[in-house]
Amino acid sequence: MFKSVLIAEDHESANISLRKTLDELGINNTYVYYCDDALSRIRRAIFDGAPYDLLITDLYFEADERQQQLDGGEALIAAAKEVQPGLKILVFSAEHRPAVIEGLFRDQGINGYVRKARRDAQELKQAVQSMSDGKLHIPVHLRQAMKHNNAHEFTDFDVTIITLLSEGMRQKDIPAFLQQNQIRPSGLSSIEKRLNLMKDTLSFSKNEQLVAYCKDMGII
Amino acid sequence: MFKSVLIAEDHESANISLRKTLDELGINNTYVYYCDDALSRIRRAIFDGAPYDLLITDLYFEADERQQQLDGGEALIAAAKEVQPGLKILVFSAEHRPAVIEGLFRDQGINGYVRKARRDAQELKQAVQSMSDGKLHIPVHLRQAMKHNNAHEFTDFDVTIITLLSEGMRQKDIPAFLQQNQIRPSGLSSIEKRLNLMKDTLSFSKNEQLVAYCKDMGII
DNA sequence: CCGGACCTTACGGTTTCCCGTAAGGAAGGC
DNA sequence: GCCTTCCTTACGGGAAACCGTAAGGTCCGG
Repeated sequence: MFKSVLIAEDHESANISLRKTLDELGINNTYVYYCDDALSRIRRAIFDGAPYDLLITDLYFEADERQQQLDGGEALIAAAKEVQPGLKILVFSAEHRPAVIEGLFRDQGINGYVRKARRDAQELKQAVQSMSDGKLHIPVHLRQAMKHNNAHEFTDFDVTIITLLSEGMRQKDIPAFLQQNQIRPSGLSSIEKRLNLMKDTLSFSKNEQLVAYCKDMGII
Repeated sequence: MFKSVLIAEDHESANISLRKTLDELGINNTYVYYCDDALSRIRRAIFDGAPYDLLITDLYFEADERQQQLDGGEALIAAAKEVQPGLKILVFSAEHRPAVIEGLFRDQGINGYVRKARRDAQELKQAVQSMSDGKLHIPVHLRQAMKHNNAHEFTDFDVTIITLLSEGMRQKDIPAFLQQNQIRPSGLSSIEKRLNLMKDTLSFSKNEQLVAYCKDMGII
């Protein structure tokens, strides 16, 4: 079982629960409310010759008056992996979009994910348990979602276009913008084609629908 | 101070923190994970002659295999007010859109709101304290948002139009729809005029911006 | 009853968007 | 090298949205 765990979570109430859960498992834990503090603690622990075994972190940290270098969970994970490549990572967040969670496992190499949901405290215990045995903890709903996933996979390009539209840029002005920012493709037809593809797969007929959908899904 | 409090919160971890917070205040508390259970408890407590003083509830409850009558916090609040009009209500949720929170105070008559955020546990204690003195607990960020509110006042008509657009209806098809539903005015020009007014006051140029804005504000 | 203020609606010209077709270009197999 | 395939881009006709103007209605006060 893990010897010492670091908790990075800005919501006080969630932080409290994490501590309580770890206490009940008899695991030594430290907690912080800011990403930057988490990284300092990790550095310090290595320096002291007693590095952490596991980092439990949220994904989204709210900005406040304290200026931060790391702007969220992903940045923290990347930085932590840099100073301590072997550190195991468990993400605890309300994020539910399969694409985002998959990306964490694939690109960031996290070892587990627990979604803030109905039985999250119980699931946390299981996750910590199995992760201490070297396993990955992948949420069940993700395995299911990966199967019957008939929704559109939004690429960065898609998100860019829809964001621009939602900010008031005219479709015909987008090519110029894309060229200036070295984004390819940049042709007006490509934009139209992409918008059509998105509307087609989601059976929408207007851009307004796309914007509404993306807002609802947290894509933009 | 409150004698007995009911907690309705589906996320186990949040539920645990709420209990802990109330315990620290020395307040008797009961907890449930489902809206329907909350309503039964309230009914039962009245029947037993020991009604609750306060209901702390989340807004959004996730559906699972258990079929529920009440589909979320707002439904629970409405039902609870019906069986026990004097029951005080504190909403504890991650919802941050001013329009939604204002609506809860205005239409549902809730007595307090605490947002799941950085110092939420501390704020909960303050909220429970001041609500037991009969005060309302309105989050600070909401007061600010309500003040420098130079934005457009959305009428029902505005909301209807934008909703239709966000559902994919063509502008030119809206007049027919409005006539069928006896909504006046219904002329295409009136719709254009109204859209222009909204875009003008918000300095927007495209409908997509309006849709995005209304989604962010919780207007649609 | 009349006239004015205001709102609603109708109409036409211009711009933008939509959509199908076809030409141009890059990557990969034979 | 050449061909196929796939992606990107350009173009043009038609539909929708945009915008200004003017006509028609309604509600009031005089």
